[in-house]
Amino acid sequence: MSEPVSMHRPRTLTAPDFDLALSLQCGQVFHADLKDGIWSVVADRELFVLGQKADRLEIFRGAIPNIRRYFNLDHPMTSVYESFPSDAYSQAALAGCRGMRIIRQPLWECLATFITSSMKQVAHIRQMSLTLRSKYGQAVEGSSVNAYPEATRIASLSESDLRACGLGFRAKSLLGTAREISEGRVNLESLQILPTSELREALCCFPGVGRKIANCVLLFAYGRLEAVPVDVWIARIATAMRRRKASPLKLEEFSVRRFGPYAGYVQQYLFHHARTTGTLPGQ
DNA sequence: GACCAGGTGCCAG
DNA sequence: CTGGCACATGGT
Repeated sequence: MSEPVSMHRPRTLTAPDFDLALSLQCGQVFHADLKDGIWSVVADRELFVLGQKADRLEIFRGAIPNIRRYFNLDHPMTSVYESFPSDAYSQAALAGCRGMRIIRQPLWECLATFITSSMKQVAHIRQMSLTLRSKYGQAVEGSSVNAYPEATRIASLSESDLRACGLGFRAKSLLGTAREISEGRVNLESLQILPTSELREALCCFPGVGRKIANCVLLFAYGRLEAVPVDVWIARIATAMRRRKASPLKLEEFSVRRFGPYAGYVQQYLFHHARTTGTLPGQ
């Protein structure tokens, strides 16, 4: 056995307005692993092993350009924060979550993971992700967590194989989407050039992908920072802000108007703040 | 056991 | 357009 990678002297990177732990724990990715204060997270087939002390990011493993890209370290956080709404609740979310970044996830693993997310709690999504990875994903050197299984790998499985990973009724959707991609009917990379509304439409063509999950993929993988996924929490928050009920689409339109050019960022801060504090606007 | 979870698809009115 | 319902699973 060789010594743990964290024993080696890390490279360092200055990362202001960045909170590594918060970014990995706020419900964007579900497979990150914390051990002795050091985070491990796999993106595609690369392992990042990272620690943080104040503004200094310690890199034990992983290529720096890929880490910068994955954690979107170039996002203009000053402008993002200036764009936050001025109401007390949004400002409390900002104060409580400062440093949280929208991560740029690989397209397929983001799409697939969020297909499995519907009507599941964060802890369950993590379980399914880890099971799929360990059973069907490729090993990544030095990592206890495997890569997410390729679309072609998932497409080679049966629905009952996927149900055995705890997917329930989502198995059919994940399988159907994996097949469309492995057959080459859609190329996720080549959709990048589409404007957001057309990209959303294209994503909604996959089985199991509706507006909410499409918006998650737009925000967490395609970097469309204006996209607002309306889940049960955002619905509660937006409803409380508007003081009346409305359809998810209306609440999304309200959020995009109210939250501004970085609405997806605001949404993520509100989501995490509500979930961890259990409070809603006006309470 | 009831209740709920980062919803979607389909159906009726 | 809207509301209602089925769809699996696991944790409080």
